[in-house]
Amino acid sequence: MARFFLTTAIDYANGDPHLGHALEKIGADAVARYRRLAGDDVHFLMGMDEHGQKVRQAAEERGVSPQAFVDRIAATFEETWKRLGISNDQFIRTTDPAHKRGVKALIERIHEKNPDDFYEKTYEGWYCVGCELFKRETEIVDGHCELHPTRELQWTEERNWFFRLTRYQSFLERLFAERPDFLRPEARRNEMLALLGQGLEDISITRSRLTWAIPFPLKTSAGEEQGTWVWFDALPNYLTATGFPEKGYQDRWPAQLHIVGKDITRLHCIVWPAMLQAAEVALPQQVWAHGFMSFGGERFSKSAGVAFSLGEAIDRHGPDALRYFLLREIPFDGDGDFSWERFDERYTSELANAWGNLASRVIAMVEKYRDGVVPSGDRTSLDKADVADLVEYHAAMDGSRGYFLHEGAKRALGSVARGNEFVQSSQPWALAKDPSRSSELDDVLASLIRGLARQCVMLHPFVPGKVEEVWRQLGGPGRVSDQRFDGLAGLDAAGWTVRKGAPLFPK
RNA sequence: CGCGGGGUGGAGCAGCCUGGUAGCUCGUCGGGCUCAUAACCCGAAGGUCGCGGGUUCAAAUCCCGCCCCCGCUACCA
Repeated sequence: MARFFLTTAIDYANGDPHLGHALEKIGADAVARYRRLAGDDVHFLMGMDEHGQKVRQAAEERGVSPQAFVDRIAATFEETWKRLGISNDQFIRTTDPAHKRGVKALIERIHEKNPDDFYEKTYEGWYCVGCELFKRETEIVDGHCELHPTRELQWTEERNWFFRLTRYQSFLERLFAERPDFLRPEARRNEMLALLGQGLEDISITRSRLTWAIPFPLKTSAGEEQGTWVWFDALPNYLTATGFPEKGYQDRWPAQLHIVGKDITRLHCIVWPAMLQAAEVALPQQVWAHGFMSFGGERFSKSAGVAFSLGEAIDRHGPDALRYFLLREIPFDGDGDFSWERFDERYTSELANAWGNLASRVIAMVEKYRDGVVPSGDRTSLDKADVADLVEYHAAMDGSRGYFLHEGAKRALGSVARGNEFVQSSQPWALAKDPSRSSELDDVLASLIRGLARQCVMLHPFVPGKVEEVWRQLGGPGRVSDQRFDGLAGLDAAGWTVRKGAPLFPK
């Protein structure tokens, strides 16, 4: 049984979850569920990034402590993921004591193995008291912070710890050359190669004013204890989640797959590998960078994101419908657009009319013509075509070429369309009127039920709740989540007792 | 400036790497079926594949140039 340790980016705890967060988690969940059906020993990690000045500020504005603030946010996120059927095995928070210990240990280990990798340097720049942050040139308008135009920027110097990222330039170049699939898709990899080509710079990894943070284990030469830069705190969550540095962490580490947004690939593919290498800890196997979702062509994150809540999207047709739509509509290797019209369209035509109705009509016929008991019947052209199509389904889902989840969903729906065509061409209602063609009818009905059962398994990563409903109506043994792809080609439904329920996808 | 993605019938996309009948979904129009959530099945209309040039027997597909749209540009999470 292959171990498969899968992670998503941990979300920053300064606001409620939105559709953009959901896209990544749902995608990762589909991968996790797929791997479980493939028989892998999956461990699926998600979590929250809870330190940083913005969190402290947000807490202050609400008059609560930072910890109370992130506790509330984390609870909201966890509830949301539960509601969406996300099957993570672990939920890490960077304020967990074990995580803090792990980060400290990792930094100390880097210091011990490569003492030269940390050094002090004076950082200087325009500091905005309003934001309590150094501002870059692009954030400065007419000599003032774009967010606080009434405040004067202050030219400020501070001594910080730096990480000698430049020392890992050639290491990273080798990494990308020797492991072409370390970062995928290809387009994202090319971006990193271009970035490496420009040459790296060392990065400052502590802040003197950062109070809501993990204290950096090394004091400055002036004796000051500074806060650890948020990413140097956040990235190690994948490692600390395994129990690092305690014995046994290697049972789980290294991760097989980090799923992240395309905006943070450089952190995961440049900074993170350099940190691990500096600490002489194994590197993750692969990073997958998914794209972004826009809303009606607009950028999603802030302005449009607040236009409606994630809850609203879930309420519209239920959690499974939202999962299905996002996975089917937005290519997991690129960008896509969300719109209510498309959502409704796919819900109605693909889930309700195509799949829900296929289940409904097939189950009704078994009840009507065979008293609800699935007959045993020979394999038909339907079984053969489905099994052939499974190869394509796996190719899209198993990551061998990438995680093209939208393609996988498409294949599953292909099987559904084939089922509807098969009903039409074989005309069971005509067969039922002719007693001499009884065994032909058996073949058709048995084949259609097998098709529905296969669809349940193929669609499990997308609509995990609904497939169980269909499975129950089919009278299948156990649960869909207990099935394995291995058994799919030889699946036999003879003897199952079907029972029609309420419409699966009401309109 | 640089980097990345994109411009294909009314809408949204695939095809382009590995040149050779332009495919899919929705919508429109016509037909069929009656098992089913008025769902399902079949057929038809509809495209100078952003613009110009080149290579080739042949280009949406390769090469060059141009126009337009979107995103990124790093220690802001």
